[in-house]
Amino acid sequence: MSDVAREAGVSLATVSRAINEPEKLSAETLALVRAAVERLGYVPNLNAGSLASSRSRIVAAIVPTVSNAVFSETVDALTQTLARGGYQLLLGQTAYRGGDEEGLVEAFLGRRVDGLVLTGTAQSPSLRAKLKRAGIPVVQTWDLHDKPIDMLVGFSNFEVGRAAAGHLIERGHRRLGFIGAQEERSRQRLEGFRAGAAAHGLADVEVELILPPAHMDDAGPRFAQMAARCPELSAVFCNNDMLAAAVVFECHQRGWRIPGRMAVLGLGDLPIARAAFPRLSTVEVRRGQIGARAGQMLLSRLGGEQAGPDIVDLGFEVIARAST
Amino acid sequence: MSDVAREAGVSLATVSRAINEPEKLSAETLALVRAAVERLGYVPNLNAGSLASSRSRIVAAIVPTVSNAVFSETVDALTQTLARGGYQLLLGQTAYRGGDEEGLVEAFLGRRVDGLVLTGTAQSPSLRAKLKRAGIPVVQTWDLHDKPIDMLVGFSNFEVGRAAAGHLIERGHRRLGFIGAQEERSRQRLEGFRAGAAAHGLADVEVELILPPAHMDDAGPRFAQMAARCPELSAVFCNNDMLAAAVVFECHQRGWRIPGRMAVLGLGDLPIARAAFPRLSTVEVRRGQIGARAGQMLLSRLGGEQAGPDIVDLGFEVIARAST
DNA sequence: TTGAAAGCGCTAACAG
DNA sequence: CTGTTAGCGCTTTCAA
Repeated sequence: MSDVAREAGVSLATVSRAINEPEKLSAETLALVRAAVERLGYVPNLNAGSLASSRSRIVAAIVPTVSNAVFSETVDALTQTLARGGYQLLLGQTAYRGGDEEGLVEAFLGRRVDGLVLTGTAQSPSLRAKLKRAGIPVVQTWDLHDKPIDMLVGFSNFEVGRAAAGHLIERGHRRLGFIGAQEERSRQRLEGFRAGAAAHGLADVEVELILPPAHMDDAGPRFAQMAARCPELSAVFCNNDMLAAAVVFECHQRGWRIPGRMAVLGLGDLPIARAAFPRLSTVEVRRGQIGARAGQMLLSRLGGEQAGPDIVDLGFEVIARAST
Repeated sequence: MSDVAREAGVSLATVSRAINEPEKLSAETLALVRAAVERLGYVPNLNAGSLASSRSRIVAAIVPTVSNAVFSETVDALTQTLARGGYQLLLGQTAYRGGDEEGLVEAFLGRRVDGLVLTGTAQSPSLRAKLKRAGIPVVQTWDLHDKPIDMLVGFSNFEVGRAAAGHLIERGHRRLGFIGAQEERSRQRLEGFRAGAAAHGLADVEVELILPPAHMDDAGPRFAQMAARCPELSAVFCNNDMLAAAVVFECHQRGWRIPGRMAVLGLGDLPIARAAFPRLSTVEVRRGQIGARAGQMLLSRLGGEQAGPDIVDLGFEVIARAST
């Protein structure tokens, strides 16, 4: 930077201003500095800037895995929203190992990230405390909680489960199945699903919980087990559209009519839901919006605007298409 | 840090060593410092460390989008590999706008990232030059090139296309279709696909190119158009398994037998290929390995090991299952 | 094995 | 509108 200053015949501060607050310089000086920057191929060291200003313009996000279509879109939207605000995204993955989260947070805090996006609300008390102490904006996502660490954007997984059960029961089904992952949010949807079934006096639901990461090719065999165990089963709620599509394929293979012999309800409204045949009924959960909204909340907080609402319930919607 | 030093009754340098090179301290001093760190809840500022040492322990990756299952797994593997080596991943997305890449690179270079992973090999000469000047390890991925900027891990998209055509022709198909995205790598596969068809004296292939991001629900309608245009069409090569699955669904809807009436070949060997019915034949391209390998190459270069091979051709394999 | 001192490259008051 | 002057919190010779 001092090279540029010398080349342009101005002070260090002026060069800094030319880069960060160009409106505060006269047109001539600005041009002078810009020319020098160009000539020297100068690339400002943002690291040094961060240190001096204690703003890193980096936000970190932690998700189970970006390989799951459901989270990848959240990360996609988040990255884009942040990029528009001049922020960059540091990515952390827990691979569904809850214990890994704390280590990642620590590392990110060490980097002095300006904000943090977490998946879920199951953080340990010690982690919660650490985060509060850090004093940076934090957004928890993909779930609800009455006492968020700081901000929250999500929806009620329990209610999703209940609504799913309601939708299936409304259509006359009495024996319901649930295929999900052994993971916090899936478990809450299961609770809601069970509650919904119980409220209508149905027998307990059939359950298959897949060890995460729940790959699509696990779902068919699990569904087969479930169907063998319970011949009266006439409807399944799958915890994402990928798993649901796998069940649809399994039904095709068996020659089972959908929804005649088996109704299939998905989650997420992924593109596959509109591409499948029959078109998948699904619970839409606005996974992209979660990322976009989290990004906006962070940006406005970092931009010093007065806080909007700290808890955003994005809700969800049961979309009835052809598979139920 | 000076608080810790005071608390432990040692110098700044000693605290620094306790954190970065504990083996160079006596057991007692080390214990002393660690206790102080614990008591004060001290979190070292890695940013300051980066500035002083000019090593950031951050690697950046640029992909079109992480929403595409094909890249998400590369990013997943890369993140994990880097994490094991103590590095973190800064994520950039171009949304398939080639022009965005240069801006992202600039921003990342400004952060003084220790390494960079790029998707594809279509970087402009000016960007190539900039990257070489930066003097950091760079890995280009998902394609081949005889003069990589620095390192490369990929496979030949042209050959993938040719092999796909060969596979289909071998099975007796004479009128072939290609469904892909309007994007560099897809286009190369198309060239290979055409070359393969031409080599066997076939008529030119039917082509549908979808504007990226190519969502799964675009594929069905495109396939329908293609089939209407060319009734003799008996096989399609889809540029990823998601699109292929959409075509499979479309065939189910029409009551077309697969592969009797229409053969469908995918790309990627995503979980959906094993979950679909019929099981999808596909071109496996080791998308996870691309990330893992890129990460390893970076780590070993950053660890000062002498360079292994700088160009890694991971190859590919046509996996014949039931859909062709 | 430990400490002192000099930066790393930038930002941010404060003056002028 | 521009320049001066201190640091930001660490790492890293070099000495002791």
